[in-house]
Formats: sequence, structure tokens, C-alpha cells
Amino acid sequence: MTTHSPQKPGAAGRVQEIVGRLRERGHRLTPQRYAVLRALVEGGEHPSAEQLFQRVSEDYPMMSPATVYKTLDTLKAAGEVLELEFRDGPNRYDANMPHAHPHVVCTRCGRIDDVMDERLDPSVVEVSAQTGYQVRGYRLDFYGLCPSCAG
Amino acid sequence: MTTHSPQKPGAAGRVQEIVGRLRERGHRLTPQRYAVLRALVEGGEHPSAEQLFQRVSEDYPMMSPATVYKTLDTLKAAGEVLELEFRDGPNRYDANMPHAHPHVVCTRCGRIDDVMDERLDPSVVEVSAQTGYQVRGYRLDFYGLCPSCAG
DNA sequence: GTCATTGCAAAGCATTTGCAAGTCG
DNA sequence: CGACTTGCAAATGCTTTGCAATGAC
Repeated sequence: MTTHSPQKPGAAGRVQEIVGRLRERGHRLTPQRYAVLRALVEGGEHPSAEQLFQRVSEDYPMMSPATVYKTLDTLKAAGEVLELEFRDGPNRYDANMPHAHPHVVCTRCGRIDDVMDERLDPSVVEVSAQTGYQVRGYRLDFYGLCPSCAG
Repeated sequence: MTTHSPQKPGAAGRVQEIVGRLRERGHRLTPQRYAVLRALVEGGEHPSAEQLFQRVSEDYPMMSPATVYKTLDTLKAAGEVLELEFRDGPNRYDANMPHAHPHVVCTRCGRIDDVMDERLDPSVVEVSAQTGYQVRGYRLDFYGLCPSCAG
């Protein structure tokens, strides 16, 4: 058993929650998949597929990037991870708050933080009415410099 | 001279405005660049680089995709076009409202519409205060089905 | 005449896919 | 055991880059 440095409060619980949901959906729990899951939930904030691959590779040197991507696909389909897509640079993932919510993105170092302010949550209903679209979700990113990069 | 079908109100003015700004910045006005500019402003809503390339190719068969991308780079640097990046599918461009504003994106056909509602414009100042980031801009996309695709 | 711009082709990058071998339940 | 997973390598898709030739000013 491998215990990694800074554990997150409630991380174990969230991992088990996801494991349960995957089982319900008839998915198998392979060591690789479990490792990706843990890296995703316990690891730093909003990791990329590459970062997950690096972390898991430490324990499973045979791991391939494709497996990370396939695991992420499975989790996306189960609604257990939020995928933040970027054209410039790798996508970033959040398995701790898998529902849409606003983020701040540092345009210099790539750091991403959640913005916790319900007032910012856009009204999907209003937009539906105004545009005639059947709005299902949204994405709200703020761009700027994080405290470290702003100096 | 080539006159294309559905002209946009004020399109000519916007084209001239951009031409002027480019000149101020010391840029040359080549036929290719001018054609991309017109396609961008007069054409359908939120075209992709590929679509711009197609349109301009009708009049300039020697046109290369690289030139479209380079023109878009120039316009981005001048702040005269808003680039909407997508990982799945090509980026989309808006030269009519080059400042950040909310969009609705059809997840089926790719149609994109502007959302005109100032109440939705997120408060960059508030987010800066809350996160410690120096927030410079934002992106707000709503995802769903457009009226046609919703049936 | 100069130097920005063009156009071609090759490279880049993250991600996806095909498929044979492996393994979870 | 059988169907789901893995891992490798090749393919994908959009965009960027290098560089010689071209042409706007």
C-alpha cells in the first residue's frame, strides 16, 4: 500500500463513493483505474491527464496514457468528473466537484481555482427563455494572474 | 468586385474600422487579408478558420489555411476579434463583438449565438476580490440544443 | 528596395482509436 | 471463461512553424 503525502479531507470517502457508482454501472475495478481515481481525488487541484499519468506511473510503471484517458472517459460518462477543456494546453479535471461551477484560471502558470459564489452561478433558465435554446449546462472561466504570478 | 449574398447592416463600416486600426499598427493590407476580414465580418455568425478559408478560397484559389490563421493572429493581437476556443472542433471567431460576452453553443450542430443580457455579465471585480487573482477577462458559454436541433 | 506577408509542407500536441494480449468478476 | 480493460503504436484534427518566394508601401 502506498500512502502519498498530503491527503485531502474526505478524499477517501469520495474515492469510495465513485468506486461504488462505477460498480453499480457494471465497471471493473482494476489497479490502474483505482490508482487514477485516487490520484484524481487526492492529488493537487485540477490535474491534467499527463499529471495523472505521471503520478500513477510512480506506482504502476507499465501504465499507459491511453488508460488514463479511457478511465477519464468512463468517469465522464458516469458524471463523476468535470472536464475543463482547453485548446492551448491539456484538459484539466475535477472529481471533487463534478458539477459545473465557475473557475479562475491563471494565464501564466496554469493554476486553476474554484470560485465559490452562488451569486455567480448563471441562470440557465433565463438563458433558455431568452435564446430559445434548451440549455443543459454552462462553463464560466475567469482569466487572469494568480496571486503568485501577479507578484 | 465580388458582392456576396446576405450583407450585414453596418458590416462595411466595421470592415473599414478594422482596416484603419490595422493601418495604424503598421500592417499591410493584402488582398488575402482583406478578403478574410470581409468574410469574418460579413459572413455567417462565428465562423471557423476552415469556413473562412473556404469562403475566401472561392475568390482567391491560391489562398492557404496558414494565411487565415496568421490573419486571425494579427486581428487577435489588435483586439479586433474574439476567439472562442474549443478542444473538440475548430475555434470560432467573432469580429463584430470583439469583447468578452456570453454565448449559447448548440452541442449538436455547433451553432453559436450571442446572449445579450447585461445581467449575465459576470463581475470581474468581485471575483478578483474573492480569489486574489488579477482577473483580466472571462468566458461564459451555455451549452444545449438550439431551436432547430431541439425539434 | 525593404521587410511584412504569403503559401507550401512539415512539425506539434493532446487526444483517440484499432487491436492483440491480459485479467477482473 | 467471457467480456471488459489494458497498453502499444498509429492515426486524428486543428493549429503552428520554417523558410523561400512574393509583393505592399
